[in-house]
Amino acid sequence: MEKTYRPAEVEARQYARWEEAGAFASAATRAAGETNAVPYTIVIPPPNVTGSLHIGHALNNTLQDILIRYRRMRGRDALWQPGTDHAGIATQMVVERQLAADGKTRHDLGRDAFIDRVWRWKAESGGTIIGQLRRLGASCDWARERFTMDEGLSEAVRCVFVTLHKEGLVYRDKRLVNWDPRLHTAVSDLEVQQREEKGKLWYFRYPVEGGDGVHITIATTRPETMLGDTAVAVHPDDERHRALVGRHVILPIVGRRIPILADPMSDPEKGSGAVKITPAHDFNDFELGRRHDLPMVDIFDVNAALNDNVPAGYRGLDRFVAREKIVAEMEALGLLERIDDHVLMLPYGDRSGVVIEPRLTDQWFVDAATLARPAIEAVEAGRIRFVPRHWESTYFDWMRNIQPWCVSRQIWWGHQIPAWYGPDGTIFVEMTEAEALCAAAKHYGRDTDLVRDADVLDTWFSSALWPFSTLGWPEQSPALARYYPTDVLVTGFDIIFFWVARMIMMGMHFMHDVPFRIVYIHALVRDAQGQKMSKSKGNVLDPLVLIDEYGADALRFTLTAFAAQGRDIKLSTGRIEGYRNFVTKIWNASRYAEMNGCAAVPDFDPASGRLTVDRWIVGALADAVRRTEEAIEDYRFNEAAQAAYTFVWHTFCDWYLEFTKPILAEGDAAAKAEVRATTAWVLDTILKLLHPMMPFVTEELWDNRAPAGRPRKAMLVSESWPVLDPSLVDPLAKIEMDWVVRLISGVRTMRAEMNVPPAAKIELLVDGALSETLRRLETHRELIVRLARLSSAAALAGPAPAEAARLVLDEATVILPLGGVIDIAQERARLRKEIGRLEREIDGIDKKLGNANFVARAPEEVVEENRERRAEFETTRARLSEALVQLGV
RNA sequence: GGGCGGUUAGCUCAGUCGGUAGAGCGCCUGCUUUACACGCAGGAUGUCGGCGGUUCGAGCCCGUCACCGCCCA
Repeated sequence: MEKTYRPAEVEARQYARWEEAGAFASAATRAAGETNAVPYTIVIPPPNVTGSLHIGHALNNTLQDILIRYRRMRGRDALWQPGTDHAGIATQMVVERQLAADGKTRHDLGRDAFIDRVWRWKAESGGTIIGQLRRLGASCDWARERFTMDEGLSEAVRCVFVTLHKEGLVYRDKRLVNWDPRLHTAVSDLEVQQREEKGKLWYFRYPVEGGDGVHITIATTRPETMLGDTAVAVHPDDERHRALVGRHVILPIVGRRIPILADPMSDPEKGSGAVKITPAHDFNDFELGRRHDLPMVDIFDVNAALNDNVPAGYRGLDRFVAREKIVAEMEALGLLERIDDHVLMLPYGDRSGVVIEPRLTDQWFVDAATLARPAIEAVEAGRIRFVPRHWESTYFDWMRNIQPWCVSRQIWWGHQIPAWYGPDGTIFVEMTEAEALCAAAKHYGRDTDLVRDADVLDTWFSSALWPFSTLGWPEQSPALARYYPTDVLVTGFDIIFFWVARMIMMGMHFMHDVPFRIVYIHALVRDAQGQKMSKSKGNVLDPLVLIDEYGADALRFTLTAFAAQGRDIKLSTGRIEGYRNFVTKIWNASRYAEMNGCAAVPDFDPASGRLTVDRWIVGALADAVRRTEEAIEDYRFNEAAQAAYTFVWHTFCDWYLEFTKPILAEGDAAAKAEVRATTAWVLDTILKLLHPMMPFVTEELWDNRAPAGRPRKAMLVSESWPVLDPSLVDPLAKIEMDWVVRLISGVRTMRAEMNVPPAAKIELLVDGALSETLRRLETHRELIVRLARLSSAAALAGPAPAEAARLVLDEATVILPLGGVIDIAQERARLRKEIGRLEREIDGIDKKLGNANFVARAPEEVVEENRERRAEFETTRARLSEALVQLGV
């Protein structure tokens, strides 16, 4: 074996072996397809087909892979359903950018040719991320990979749309939507980012009709929208403006006569207390406009430039140019009162980066409120549980205040809406054009030409169906029956609204059951300073670069070790380096085993060990396995990582391998054989234990460690999880080996404090020991001598040497005769310090025990525990005082 | 303004049922110890954010304040 593990070559090789062997295949994929195994299913949150793996994906998919590999090893029929979504706007933009390089737009190509072009792009460069997931080690059932634009999934989309329409839950309406003036499409309010910016507040005077120079002053952050004003509103309780309510103003520049009305929406504290109302271009104004039945004057075109509903001089101007012109003209008219600096929130399009314009358009909407009801109920009833629990309140909050979901997008790439329009505007929503024509013929009484709606559906509309559409729905496939509902969904909190909520709505409506039982919400990965990673900040850690540098296992284990519930992960290369070292440690432990002939023994029975040290390590491993599996099952990934890490490094490597070196060097044949077999078995079990978290190095070692000429029966990925009987934990072996550890550590500490040279072998004497202690000393003498670097270790016979260092271990006193080596004054100081510490402990306990209330009210075992601790401290203190006397106070 | 999360060693964070405060990294000291210097051994470091309450007993429960972060208006 190489001295250090080199991940790059191993990872590629082992991943290829897994795929060739079909190790990730669920029963649905395997030819036989029949199994008694209980399914365990996770659908991947489908990444964008345009995407590439970022560190958040790395975390998300590492956790899913741990769950899947663990359950697969536990004998479940594990299905990790992979795929990508078509990311309508993002993908269209990618291809449009390519066209732009040739000086073309999609309109030059036409719709069909453009769509062809997108498919071509997808075939060539789409799905990069799928390859990157493989680099991470993701054990998805790749044969089942799906894409939201696949034929089957597209049929699911059509079916859902048509069904919801027939049920009245999808409808067409003219409402205010977030309009992206660059992309020329509606976008979801979830795709709009509110950003705080410094702006201005302009105070305009609007002349009151017939008021002989009376004005009302309004304040606005968007002067250009005044061209669409249809009212001025003041608060009903505002004394300043009460007299004007019911009168009208003549809108400057435009000349329109608009009312002054009272509405509580107007905040008397803000600006002048009077606010202009533009119902066609502001969400609040829209609502107010509805309440007061105001006209809605739409003043923008698709580019958010002014249209023909404004005075001639303004037509065609961009909104921001128009703003300057309005302000200048108002000033010239003497109607600009003042300008204040003002901080405001501006809506930006996620994709386009331009300011979103609320705009009145005809769109398709889903009645989300109705669909939300059963979805809320499912979580209330506990049929879906969020982990950590507190995310349920975020979910409820949003679901209980849910708005109609605008699902139409004015782009080309996506699922074209299955709606056709007759010449009189009658809408026919059907699965196919043929069915629509048929319906039209029935409606009109004759064959009639129809025009299909040009819009496509929001990508999240198809993603919402993912947990069942990927399993074959609307067909009632065996896979659907077998794997739905899925077991757990693993995702970030930022996607609760986009995706989780909508999957639950659609799942409840169309499958009449929850899409998954658990929603595990994981942390956000931040940089070492806790800043969100972003390209513009330049603090992005690229997981592929990290994998190249440290190996996939090191990255995975780091993310796992930091994946504590409810806390973000601050990631730095230093931390990954630390866990890379852990990978190397395991590698070297394997090398050691190889060098010492520790080969797996067929049918090894871990309960058969005769040596205490073997019984001890077997029990400690059983305990570590239990803790790891409990942590994984509870989604406490950091604890799973820590339980495995501590056992492997600090129990197995630090102690067991050291304990057994003397046995391997000079033990009898039977002892050697037992230690070799036990070491091999523990190591193999460690590989299984770590496999879900670090699949590559464990598989490589599993392969490497196969005895010559006897290849493994199965790859590690397909091995069973170690099920260790709790009876393997031998409490007496644990007590005994813990004593040995304490003895050796105590001597080492003493040596370090007394500056005993590392090479110097010293004598060890034990005084006042019970026979059991002497037996332990006898049993483990060789390893104690070796690990504590002693010349001998024996019971004290005769008088104790005067010049010696002493330490108390339970009932016994350990004497290290260091005459000529130790500094007596230093030893005295050390003893005094230790005695002082003990006295403080004793004082503390005395205070408790002296409290009648404590003795009377605390549970008996707690009181007893304190008495025992006091007695122990007292014994130790007495012995150390004695030691002090021996040194001559 | 509303809601959520956080505040524990120099840093990053665990801390289960209220009963002896922990880990990793970093730091200091020593070590070519036949698996591993990506290592080994040892060590130092705490007003558990402040105040108040409940309790025999509070890092943990309750109240309150401060500060930091996030989400929604």
